[in-house]
Amino acid sequence: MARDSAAEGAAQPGLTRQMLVAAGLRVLEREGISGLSMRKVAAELGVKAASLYWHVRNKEQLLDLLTDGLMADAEPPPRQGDWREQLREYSLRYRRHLLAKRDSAKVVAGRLTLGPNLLRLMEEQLDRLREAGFSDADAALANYLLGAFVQGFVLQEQSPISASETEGASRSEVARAAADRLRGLPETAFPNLVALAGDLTAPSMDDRFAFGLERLLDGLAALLTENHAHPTPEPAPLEGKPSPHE
Amino acid sequence: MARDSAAEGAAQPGLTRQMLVAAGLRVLEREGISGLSMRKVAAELGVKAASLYWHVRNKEQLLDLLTDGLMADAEPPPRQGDWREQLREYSLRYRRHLLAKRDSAKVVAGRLTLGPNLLRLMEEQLDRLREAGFSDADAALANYLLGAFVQGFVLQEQSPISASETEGASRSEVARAAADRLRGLPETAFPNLVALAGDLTAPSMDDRFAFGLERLLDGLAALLTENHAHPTPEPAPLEGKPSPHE
DNA sequence: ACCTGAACACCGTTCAAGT
DNA sequence: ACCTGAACACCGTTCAAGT
Repeated sequence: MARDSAAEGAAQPGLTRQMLVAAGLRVLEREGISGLSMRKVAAELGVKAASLYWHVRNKEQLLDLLTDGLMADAEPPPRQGDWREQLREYSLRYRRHLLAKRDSAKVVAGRLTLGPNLLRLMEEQLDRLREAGFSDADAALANYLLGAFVQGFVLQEQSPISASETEGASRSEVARAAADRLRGLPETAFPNLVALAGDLTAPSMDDRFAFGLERLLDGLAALLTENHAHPTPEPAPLEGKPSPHE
Repeated sequence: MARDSAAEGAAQPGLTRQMLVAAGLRVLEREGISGLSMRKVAAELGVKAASLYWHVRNKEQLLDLLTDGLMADAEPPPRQGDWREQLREYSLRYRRHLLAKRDSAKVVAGRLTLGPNLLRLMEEQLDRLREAGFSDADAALANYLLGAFVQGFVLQEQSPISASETEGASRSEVARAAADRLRGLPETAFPNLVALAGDLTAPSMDDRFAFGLERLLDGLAALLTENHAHPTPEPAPLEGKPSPHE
């Protein structure tokens, strides 16, 4: 159940959540996500694995804490420039931030934690979005969208192209091999893959990210201009109605 | 090393890769990704874990095979409608397809396999994109972007909101709790989070997906119209130059 | 050529017991 | 209040040995 406030004047615990998080981040950086075990985190603290369970319910909860810890030194959107530049810069920096921390996306992905560090970033981003003229609802949706985009993208980026053939092989070697593979496909069945073999494999991850980001920003910009112009078939936020898949 | 062609007239192997994949998919559906172990897959086939290693190098390779197996019955983009409708419909269906298979996104995410089933889908999607008038380079980038978007999104969607508080609690209860949490923040430090507490927590995943998808499609549409109008600061695909982070 | 037994080096988690 | 020893029920992978 893990106390939050050490109410009584208890002897200082020797271990704190903050120490678990710091140790967890060190293990993650050193050994990657596959090496991030409760036992190793405990060892990092000079303690036995069972001890961690006094401070944390289970490994999932530790991962939640690590998720917010990974955001600790992420920079919020800048203040100079128009909203496009602000959001572009923020997204690029956020991506670099995640890329710099080993396997960070694997920890963060699919984990919506709302820890203090994430809240700080959200607050700033929402500020820029509203300043830009987005409605409250659009600002909220855009905030989610941008976060999901960057996290999802880095997740792909931090994983080996195809785990089964990760043995050696540089970035460009893998791309060359993929291109050859596509070019060698039966042309009658896969005319487009054969024709675009080069285009599909040439772009760097930087290129792909930049492309996606500019498309997203263009899409958001369209919200500001056409406002109520042509009717995009966007589903109204159906009230209580249960969603189809549940 | 796992043979591909059973060259000699060897006695039929009893086990085949296809059987591994089918068994793996059954285990995944029944027990989720945390229950997907080599031992359980083996048991599903009435065999011992060590036997699998004759047919497959390791678990990673089996996951690669499962990734393509998950695409087996995914539907390609439809032919009716304009390109926007085609891509919208395809993305919506692809999302539903992944959502319908337990933990599929956790298997698929960060795994670019280029198996036969994925190739089939790519071929069709590239066809629609080129038909719509996108350049080869843009079609290739858009193809990657849409795939990454849907996969990344479903990954968030298939994970519990916050793993540490997954005990019971329905969709709407979690949303309510999050809203209350945001509303309760210190207003001077987090004015936007407090003001948008409702907007941030109200949208369903359907809403969020639709929003992101329409923004992406708008962004792609802009590529077709303005073509060379105003200069978006898109980095030229720098030739051999090493990327900053490596 | 294909499968198994047995082992190695790990896991997350629980819980009685210590201090 | 906090930490440990010891155990339980698992993992992925290897490899000599069987057929």
